[in-house]
Amino acid sequence: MVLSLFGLKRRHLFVRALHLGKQFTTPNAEEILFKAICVNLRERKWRFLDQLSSSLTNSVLPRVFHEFRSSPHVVLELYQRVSASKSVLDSLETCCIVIQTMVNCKNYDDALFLMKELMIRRGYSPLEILEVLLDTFASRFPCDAVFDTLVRACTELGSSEGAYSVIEKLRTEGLFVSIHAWNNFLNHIVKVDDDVCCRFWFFYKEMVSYGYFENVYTFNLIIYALCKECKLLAAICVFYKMLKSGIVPNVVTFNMLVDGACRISEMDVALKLVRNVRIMSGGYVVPNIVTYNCLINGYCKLGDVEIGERFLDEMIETGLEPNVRTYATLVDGYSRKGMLDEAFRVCDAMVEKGLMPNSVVYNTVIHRLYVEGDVDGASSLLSDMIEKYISPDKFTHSIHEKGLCRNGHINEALSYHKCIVEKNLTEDAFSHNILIDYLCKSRNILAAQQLVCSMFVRGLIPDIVTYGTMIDGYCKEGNINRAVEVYDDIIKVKKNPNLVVYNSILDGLCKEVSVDVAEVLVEELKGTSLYDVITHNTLLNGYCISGKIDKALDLFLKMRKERISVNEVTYNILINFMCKLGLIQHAKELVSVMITQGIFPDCITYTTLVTSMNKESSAEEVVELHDYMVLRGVNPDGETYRTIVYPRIEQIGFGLD
DNA sequence: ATAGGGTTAG
Repeated sequence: MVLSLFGLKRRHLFVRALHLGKQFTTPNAEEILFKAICVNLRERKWRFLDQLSSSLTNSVLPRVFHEFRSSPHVVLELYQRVSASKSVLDSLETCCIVIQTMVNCKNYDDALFLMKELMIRRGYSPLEILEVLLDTFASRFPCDAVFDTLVRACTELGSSEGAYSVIEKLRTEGLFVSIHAWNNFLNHIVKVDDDVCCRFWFFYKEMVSYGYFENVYTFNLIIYALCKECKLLAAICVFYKMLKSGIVPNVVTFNMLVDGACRISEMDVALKLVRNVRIMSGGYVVPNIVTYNCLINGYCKLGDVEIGERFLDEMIETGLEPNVRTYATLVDGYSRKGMLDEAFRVCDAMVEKGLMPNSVVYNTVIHRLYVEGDVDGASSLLSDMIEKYISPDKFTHSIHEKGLCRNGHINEALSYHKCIVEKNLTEDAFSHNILIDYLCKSRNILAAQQLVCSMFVRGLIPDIVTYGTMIDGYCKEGNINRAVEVYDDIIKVKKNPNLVVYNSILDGLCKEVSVDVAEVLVEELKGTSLYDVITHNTLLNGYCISGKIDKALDLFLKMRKERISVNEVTYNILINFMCKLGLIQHAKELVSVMITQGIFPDCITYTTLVTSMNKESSAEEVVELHDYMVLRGVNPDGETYRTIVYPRIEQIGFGLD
């Protein structure tokens, strides 16, 4: 009797609440609504609740979620029913309860999604979210997974600062930060770091200083970072250290080492690793698709595509199914060598295996067609791609723009770019950089400058390449002052000037200021071990153009003696210099020298020699030189051949009849 | 988790 009375009363309240719904503004009315919902929820009367959902106010909902925060099923069911009509995101606390519940049920994907929504759409900072998570649950759910998830949400949104702020806050509050959270953070850092993983090592040391022990994932990250820095031996040492401390390496560990070896062209090491994976891991690890793809990529990048393809066969023999990446790598390998017929053959093989070429495959081939000057072929392949519903991506756009530029259609490239920008399809600075470069090269630095400004307007942040390209543009224009101003900008925005930037400035100094000043810069760079063959070539060229014969020869000998690599450009600079001095015989001798050193003359060598010889030699001598170069595998520069060599051939009478 | 395609220097 008492029970039924109670039920009656409750029902009465419920109906009232339903009628008055949202209009209730007095605390009392809200109280009734709240209680009505709670009662129905406890009895899992979802149908009543669905009717009520339109009456749920923003202040009631959080209270309900709070009330049921210990009943995951209720929270999730309520969330699903309610989120259709109301935004749970409106209340940070509600959202945190849902997130926590999802994490407890190991539903990390949805928890991640909600966290990201809170940050992107509601503008909450990671710390604000953390604060509420801690307030609501600290005592009830000692669950680190929710903090791990928050760190992950930050890194997936690209916010290193956010991720670190969470870790830092937890630590200063005396709360536990899991190794997973650290690994996730470090993983993000190592990927955004430059070639030298400064920040990664900094934070890794911090983690170790708190007494953490590395797990497999951490060790893999360390190996990855070392490989990225091209320190293969150090990476292998870490591998042994890992074994010593009883951590069992997995296939990812090996793949990182294999890839690291391939990227520095240490194919022997890579192969040894692959052949010994089983033994080195105590029979635990066997190569997988990724292993083979790394190996194939290594050979392809060295130009040994045929060897790469043999590994495709081996992989199939061992029962591993190649994937699109495998074929895409081979297509790229053949394309780079200019063997498009072979590239298409691989595409066919891929289709036969039931794999569809994706945008990467198309991009690769389109790029090559543009390089070969086949604008029509490239654009028809682009149409084919769109017809097959393979959407062009940011690579396609860049390749298309660059392809148009390099074939002399700068205006078309600019209007295509405009189109892409208007559709908001530009994600990074890449395509801008390409056009900026071409504008600079076509002496239109003002337009290049405007393009940089438009990036800021669009919210695109110029990267180091943008700055480097502008610096080079100003240097080539002879405006060293502006170049230095851009350099100062790089420092201001806390970016790292790289070697390319320094080499550009160096060239500018040689040409516009003095080679003596350039010399000082080179000394400074060598002091920080930041120099390469281009640095030396640029200085060598500087000596040559300012007529410092002694210094030029000195540097050349030093480069050979100190085993600083000497390449075909080095010889081209010297050959050009000899020609300018009228010492064509010396220049020709240099060609033999370079060949004996295993360095092959290119079309620049050809043009340099042919052009200067043309001035003072007979037609026979010019043609003889042409034959000499062609026999040594040089592809003559078409323009030079047409304007200089061919007329001479005709002159002698060997022309086509 | 690890593997494939586009930019800057002589």
